[in-house]
Amino acid sequence: MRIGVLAKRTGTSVPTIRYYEQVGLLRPAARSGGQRIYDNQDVRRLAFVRRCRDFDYSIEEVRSLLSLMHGEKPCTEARDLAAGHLAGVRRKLAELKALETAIASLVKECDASCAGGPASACVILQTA
Amino acid sequence: MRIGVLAKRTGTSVPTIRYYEQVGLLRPAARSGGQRIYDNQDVRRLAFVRRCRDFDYSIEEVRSLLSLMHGEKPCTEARDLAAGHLAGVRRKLAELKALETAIASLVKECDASCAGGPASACVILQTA
DNA sequence: CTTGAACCTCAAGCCGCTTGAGGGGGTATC
DNA sequence: GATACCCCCTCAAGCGGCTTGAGGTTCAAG
Repeated sequence: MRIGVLAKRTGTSVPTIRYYEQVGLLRPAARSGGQRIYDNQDVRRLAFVRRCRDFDYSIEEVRSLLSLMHGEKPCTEARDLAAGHLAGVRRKLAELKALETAIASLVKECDASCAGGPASACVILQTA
Repeated sequence: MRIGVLAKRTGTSVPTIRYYEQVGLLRPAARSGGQRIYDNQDVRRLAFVRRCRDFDYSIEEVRSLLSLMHGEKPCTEARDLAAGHLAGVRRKLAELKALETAIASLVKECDASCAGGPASACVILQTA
């Protein structure tokens, strides 16, 4: 398949795919008349990269995960990497929950007092 | 107080404070002999900005929230802004929970099978 | 054989900072 | 009042992770 198809299948923009190749997250694609050609393995690899990026892993970290997945490094390293991320994810999770609560109250308060006046309810964020 | 003190009190770097002034999130500070001088109101304003940024509001959105707080726009606008963010936050929350589960299993699996072999357990992330 | 979409490369731009160079202000000590 | 020291100043460039744009090529359909 060509790059546009890969883009659609993975929900990635075409320039982003080229960028990923450039920074080494995707292997240099096979070419046909200058155009990049991809297969299902590429779809899976890119999907993995996408998920990692959605989860805010940096490019560098994704590279590291990829090499771990391909068994190029000892298992303990994978464990450490994962454990580190787990801690980070839990921290972020806690923050997000607090944020959700705060915003939900804000919305409610706005709903209650939206007489068109100024939005003093926003003050809620100050104590979130 | 001078900029270094403000920085410490709000957990912000000094250059970031100057940057916020530059992009209009903080009003141009009073000066004494060329040096910026801040008061408690500035501390509160900056703390608010910091919290918004921690929650991934863009500079533009923070500007908007600040003007809402100062009553320069109708309340409904605050509500819409907040409601939009609430949706986003909930989406991210769901994803993060899934990720937490996935990584936790990964760590466990590594602990169980860490004989120094390759980290095939990372495959877990592929189906997170 | 032409049209038009999809592709190519390369360069520059964007956001939200951080880092660095080169210099001024304030105060405590000699 | 000279020295030392730290904090402050401005301006410019750099960075991560893309997106956007200019200008040209390839391919499939009519």
